[in-house]
Formats: sequence, structure tokens, C-alpha cells
Amino acid sequence: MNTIRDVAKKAGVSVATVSRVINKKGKVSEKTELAVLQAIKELSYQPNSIARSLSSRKSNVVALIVPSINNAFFPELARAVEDIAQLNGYKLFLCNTDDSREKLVDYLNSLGSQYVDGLIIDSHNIKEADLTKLSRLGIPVVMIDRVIENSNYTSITVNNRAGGRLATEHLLEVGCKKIAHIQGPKNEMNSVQRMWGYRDQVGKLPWFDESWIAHAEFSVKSGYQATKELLIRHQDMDGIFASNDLIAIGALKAAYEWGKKIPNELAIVGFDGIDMSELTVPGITTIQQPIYQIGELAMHELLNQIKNSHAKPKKYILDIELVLRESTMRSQRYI
Amino acid sequence: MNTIRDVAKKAGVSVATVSRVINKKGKVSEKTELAVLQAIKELSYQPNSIARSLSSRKSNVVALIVPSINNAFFPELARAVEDIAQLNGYKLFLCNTDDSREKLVDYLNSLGSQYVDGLIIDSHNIKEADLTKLSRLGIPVVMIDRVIENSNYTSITVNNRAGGRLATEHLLEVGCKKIAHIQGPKNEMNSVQRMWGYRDQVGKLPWFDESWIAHAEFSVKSGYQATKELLIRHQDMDGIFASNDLIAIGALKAAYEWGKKIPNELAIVGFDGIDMSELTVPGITTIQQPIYQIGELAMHELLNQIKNSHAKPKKYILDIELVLRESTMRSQRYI
DNA sequence: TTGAAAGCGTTACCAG
DNA sequence: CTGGTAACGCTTTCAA
Repeated sequence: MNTIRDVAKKAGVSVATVSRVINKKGKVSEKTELAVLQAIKELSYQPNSIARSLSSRKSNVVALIVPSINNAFFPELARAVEDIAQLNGYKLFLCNTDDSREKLVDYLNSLGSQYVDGLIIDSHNIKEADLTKLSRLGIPVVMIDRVIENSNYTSITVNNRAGGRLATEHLLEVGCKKIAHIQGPKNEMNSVQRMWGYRDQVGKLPWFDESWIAHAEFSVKSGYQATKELLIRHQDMDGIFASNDLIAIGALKAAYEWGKKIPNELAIVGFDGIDMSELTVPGITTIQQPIYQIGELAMHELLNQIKNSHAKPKKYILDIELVLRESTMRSQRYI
Repeated sequence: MNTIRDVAKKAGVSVATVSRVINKKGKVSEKTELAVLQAIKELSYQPNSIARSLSSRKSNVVALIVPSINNAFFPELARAVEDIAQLNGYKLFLCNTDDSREKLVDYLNSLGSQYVDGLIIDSHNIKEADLTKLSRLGIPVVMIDRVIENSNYTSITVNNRAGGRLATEHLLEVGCKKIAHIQGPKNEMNSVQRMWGYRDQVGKLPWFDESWIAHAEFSVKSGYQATKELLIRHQDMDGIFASNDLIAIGALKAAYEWGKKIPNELAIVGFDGIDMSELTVPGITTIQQPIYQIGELAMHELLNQIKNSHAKPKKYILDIELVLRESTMRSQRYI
């Protein structure tokens, strides 16, 4: 591999000049610039990014930390972040923590010792102290989706509780009388908020008690199991608000096996609006998050902080909306 | 941030000694080792990986290049690679090329200038010349899933043609008379091979002609559209072999909207065996690839090459198998 | 406009 | 066993 020295020699200039040409910094006469460019081409020289990082303390790499890569929500998000990163000349380091605090810390440490230029973090395992540490290292951070409340960092999320209310309200409107909820992980703010949204709507109704709330992971399989439990427990259940779309997909399957007709005997609403929610049979009514927009905004905010280290932290709470599909489209008489 | 020098000073030794302790290389007396360890702890010192890479020309990072992150096959694969990487003290750099040659080249270049210790590549855009270049840089490579034939590098794949045959044969066995195929991208070896497997079974039958082969991307939406076309074109179609599971999921939706009963009026077989194939309604019969095993093996082979640069390249062709689910489980009288 | 040289934080060789 | 020091390949002052 050729180094900057080889280029300098070939072009008959100093390494400093070559560096200037490469980085378009400082004054270089047109003539020498051409000579350098020529030498670079002839040697098919590629600057060594490691050396560059070491000396400049920046890497043009940002990292996105997600809790899972098997949940379609995150790939869709990653896509957005990657698009914007690439447009701005940044590479993306995609880190999958598997919802484990240990893996998260591992990544944080190793990213901290690598001059990543910024971090977008989606994890409920993150702690204030982690952020402080990153901040001391001078690494800007944007938190998305699962954010620490009241912390002084830029964050982007949606109003999960309002979403939960909206979902449940919709089920009531299409005529459901007994609505269950399948809650996501209990230790995650998002699913807790969605659950509260559900409670806001049905918590006071005479039939409601805790047995109408089942628990699941954010996965199809887990949603399937939780639905089976609910079906056994409540023969008269005619609506389910699932904490996310994956759970809703599992609910679809369980209901089908049980012989419940959707939506007339059982209506289902999901949350997130991943691509798949539109493509199941039947399509799933869901609370749509602006997934792409979240990723886009996150990356823009991060770039902003990278360029201007004194940028003020901002809190974004983006709007969600109900997307109507077959899983709740009951025939006229029900409405 | 503290450096190795700070540690050396605090422990009252030279940086060389600290380095020895950190890397467990060379002889260090127990006493000094303890002192160094102590200093490291007190300063909560973290070696700078960039500096380390620059000086040692290795990074303990391997990269996995995938064509897409929205197709569940790849996250499932990535999971396996990551597991093994982590067990061996390697970090994983996940690169998404979006099936674009340009992005691939981009990644290859930037990885080439970063001392990644190895590469697992899943891309039909890769060329022999790219591999030669990497090899000159001393970066070991393992190709998976979409491999260059006759090239002298380690590769792992499955027998796609045999899979195509198996799928189609199964449809014939459950009584299908007119079987269509939805082929994946024409420029990809995998989908072409699967298509040939289909042809091996039905190519000679009297009813067959090219109109029984539709074309699609490897996505649910695209599979949905292709199925709609087929339904219009062939009223008497009673079986579909889809080039992958995503396409099959789309076919399910299209058939449902069209009013075709699955499996009795239309039986469907997919390919890959992603988790989702089990969880749709109905479950999808599919040709199961050993996804986890592919990723596991790829990472092991890579580690092998990293450790022993003269390891001989190996060609693996792993077995696939038919997994029977509801989408082809016709009632007895049909069989 | 250009070049020399001092870092950046490690590793690893060579002496002692 | 331990320390001094020259790399690793680049960026960035400081002088000229």
C-alpha cells in the first residue's frame, strides 16, 4: 500500500503539501495541486483512515445503536440514518445490543476509544452516567425511540401514551365491548406508556381488571402466545390493542387458529407501522410512527452537533397517526 | 482521556512495560504487573484502539457486507456472525449495500484503508478483481450466499437448484396441476438457480411455457404484485413456487384478496425459512436454508484464515430441506 | 505557497 | 525482566 510519502516523492513535493491537497485546506498553487493529483492517481493512493483518525481525532464514522435487528422497526430506522449519513460523507457503524446492558456498555467503551464522531442511541439500558462519559469524551449523542426523560441531551420520540389512547379509542369506536391489551416489556418506557394510553380509555369501564392486560416480548412468537392466553382467559374478548406490530402479527395467527374471525369477532390494532403491517392477511390497523423521519431527523441533529459542539439539546416529540386497515374494518352494522 | 503514558508514570514504569501487561506479551514480574494493573484501574484507562490499529495493523474488527437489511434473511444471518465474532473478541461492522455496486465499492475501499481483520461478503455485485485487491491488502475474505463461482476463495452456499426442484416436486406431490414460479432478480445467481430447479420439474410438461414464470424483487410488495399478474394471466394456476419467503408472503396476500383458498385452490412454497415464514396465516411451506449455520461457519472460517493466512480456501455447499406447513397441507383427497 | 518537524497513542525491537 | 525509542501514516503548527 502506498503512503502519503510515496505520493509526495512522486510529485516532488512535501507530505504537508499532499495533505493540503487531499483535504483541500490551505493554499496550494494550481500547478502543484495538479502534480499531486496526478501522483495520487498513478499510485492509486488511498489515505489510511486509521492514521487520519489518530492524528485528526475524527473518523467520519457515526454509530447507531439499536436493541435488536430482528424487529423490522430498527432496520427501517437504520435505513433512514444511513441514507442521511451517506449524503453527508459519513459511514455508519451499526451496533446491535440485543437489549443487553452488557453489550451496550461494551459498544460504548469500544466506540469511545475509536474517535467515532457521533452516536445515535436507541436503548432502554442507557444511563445518565453513560451519557456523561461520552460527553466528556466530546462525542455528541442523539437519543431516539427509547429516551431518558429529563436528561439534557437531544432526543426524539413519539407520544406513546397518546398513541395507546388513539388505538383503544378506535377499537371502541368500531364497536368492541371487551378490549384486551398485550403489553410489551414491562421495563420499557414505550410499552408502559402505551399501556397507560389503553388504561386511559378502558381503565374505568365496569368490566376492566388487570386480567385484560397480557404481557409479551416485542416479537411475533411472543405475541402469539400472549394472545392464546387471552383467548383462553376471556371468551368474550372482541378487541386487542397490541403494543407493537410484531405482537399484532402473532395475535393474527393465534386468532386464526382459534377460529375467531377478524375483524368481526376480534379486532386488532398494532403500533409502529412497520412495512409488514400492511402486508399481512388481513392488513393490520396500526398507530404509525414516522419511522423514516425519526432516523432522518436524528442524523441531521447529530450532524448539527458535530459541526457545532455548542448546539442546544432539543426534545422532539413527533406525531403518530392511526392507519386504518382490515384488522378493524368491521361491516357497517358494527359501527 | 488518559494515555498509556499516564499509566506508565503512575505505575512508575515505562510505556513498554504497560504495553506488555495490556497485551500479555513478554515477561513482566508479578509485582510490576500488579502495579500497572492498579494504575490502569485508578485512571480507568482504556487503550485507544485507533492508535493500536495503526501500530499493529490489526483492529479486531471484521465486517459483514449484506445487500439489504430489510430482508429478514440477513438480520438472521448477521445475528449468527455477530455471536461468533463476539465469542472470539471481535467487533462486527455491519455494512448494508442496498444491492448497489457503488455502495459496495465504497465500503470495500474504506474497509481496505482501516485494517479490518477480515470480511464476510454477501453480494452479487462483487467481482474477482475486488477480491484480488483485498487479498493484496492481506484481508481474508469469506463469501456467502451469493458467491462467485470458480473463484479461489472460501465460500458458503446452498444448492439452490436442488431446492427449486424440491419445492416444485412437493407441489406436484400434493396434487398441483399448473404450477407457476415467481423468480427473484434475474441477475442473481441464486434466483436463477432456483428457477432452473423449477424448470427441471415442470419444463417438459405439456402445459408449461414462459408465461408461467413471473418476475419480482425479493420483497413482499413485489411478490404481491407478481402474484396478481399471475392470477390474471392463469385462471387455472393451483400452485406457486416463490423464489423466497418474502415473495411467498406477498403471494399469500394477493391470493387472499383474489379469493383463492390456500392451500386447496392455490398451494404456495417459499424459500429461505426465515422466522416469519412460520408465523404467517397460513404458515408457509418453505425450503429451509441453515441460516444460522451459514453465519456461524462463515465466521469460523474467517477466524481460521485470520489466524493462518495460508489456510486453503474451501467451498461449502450446505443442505437445504423442505419444511412442511399449512400453505401446502391439502386435505387428504388431494394427495 | 511550501517544507520541516512535532505530535496523535500504541507496539515492538534492541539494549541493558 | 525492563526501558528507550523508532516506527505506524497522517495532520497541523511554525518558519521560511
